[in-house]
Amino acid sequence: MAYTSPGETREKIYGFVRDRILSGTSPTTREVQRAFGFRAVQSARQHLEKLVLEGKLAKVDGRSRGYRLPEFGKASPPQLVPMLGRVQAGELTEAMENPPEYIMAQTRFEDDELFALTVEGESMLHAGILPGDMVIVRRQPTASPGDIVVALVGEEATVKRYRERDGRVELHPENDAFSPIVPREDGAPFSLLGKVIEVRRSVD
Amino acid sequence: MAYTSPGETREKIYGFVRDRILSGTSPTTREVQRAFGFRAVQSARQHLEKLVLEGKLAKVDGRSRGYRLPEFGKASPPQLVPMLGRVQAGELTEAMENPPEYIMAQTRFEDDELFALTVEGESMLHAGILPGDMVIVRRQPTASPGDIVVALVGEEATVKRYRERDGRVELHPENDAFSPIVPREDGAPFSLLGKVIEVRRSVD
DNA sequence: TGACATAGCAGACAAATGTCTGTTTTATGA
DNA sequence: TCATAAAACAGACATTTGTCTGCTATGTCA
Repeated sequence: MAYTSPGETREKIYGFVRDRILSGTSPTTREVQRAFGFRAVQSARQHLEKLVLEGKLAKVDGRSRGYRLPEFGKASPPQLVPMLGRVQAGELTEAMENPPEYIMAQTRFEDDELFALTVEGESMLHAGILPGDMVIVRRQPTASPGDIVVALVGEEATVKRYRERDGRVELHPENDAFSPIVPREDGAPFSLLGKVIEVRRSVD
Repeated sequence: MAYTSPGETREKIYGFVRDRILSGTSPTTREVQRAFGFRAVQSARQHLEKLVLEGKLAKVDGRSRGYRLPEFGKASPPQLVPMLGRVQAGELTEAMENPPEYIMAQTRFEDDELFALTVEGESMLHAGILPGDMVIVRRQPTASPGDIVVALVGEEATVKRYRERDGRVELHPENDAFSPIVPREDGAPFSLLGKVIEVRRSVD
């Protein structure tokens, strides 16, 4: 390969490796060699190692395809969250076993604690949750006042804000056109499925 | 390793490989072997190859770490979107080159068309976009009426709904406490950065 | 021009990794 | 209980890949 001015080839190599990592597979030393037409492996390796020294790449020594993007050390790893269509009594666990689809998320919770579902109705409009929005939920049997939760009231899952009043649970909509639900009083079977930890909306 | 009923270990191996791929690196045959305590490489390899036959995994023959997730052929593959802090005039392209952080998304657009930023202010409250929300934006120089866009007005990036009136561009807030921006009239330098394609909110 | 740092080359070795053939053990169902 | 398929093991070989030592070529700058 022709000799280039200092740092020039290195920049290109960095771009190449970065793109390869982003598209799913870190390249091997020899893949870099071939991509740039080097006649010696060491030429590629030299650049790669210097990129590591510069902090622009990270590396797992000895392992194949060991070059990484250093930013990923800090960020939380991606998780697959099962997306459930409708949620009905008792179905939750089994529905999570064989979900039709997954979405990708990054949270600080365990994989198996999470599920996602689509919001129906406008009862949480003023909390910025619109019909069609997707909510990512962490399964938990209790909640703190102020949390937005998913609860099973009767046969249907519903998204509401969790409150307590005189020791009783209340599920508040955030839309004046709707009324709070007071489970015990209403006599409807009630169970808390979990707490909403993320809201997503596609607008394209 | 103890013998398990047919398909049982295979399921676990599938989960393991899937998680590894999603977190950035496809495992080697021997990494699977060690992870499951197999005393022979072939035990792991056997399962992996069958997963390929079943269509649950894809594979690049001969290459190291060659196992892939086939679903991503149909569904949109995960993308890394650079998250920009503040956006100012001219900085967009260079800011995308060296972003401090990435988030993962699945869209139908190209990687390099996308960026993400955090919303400040309450001007889009009634569109369900709250302060602190993250918006994923597709870079594009034009928009259609009704689109939610990110535009550079003066020195600051702002999220508004795009309208046209008498051939003039108008940027409408969705909050009665704010007034529309009419770029030409206001005399402020104006440029359209792109269109909001997704809104995300963390509430944990 | 000449010293120096960087770029690039040659060739090799060792470890990691993909792959293969054949055998043994266990679960499953007729 | 017996046949069959699946699971697991043993041991090996070939290729890929990471790594190393020593060398040559070129750009940069005083």
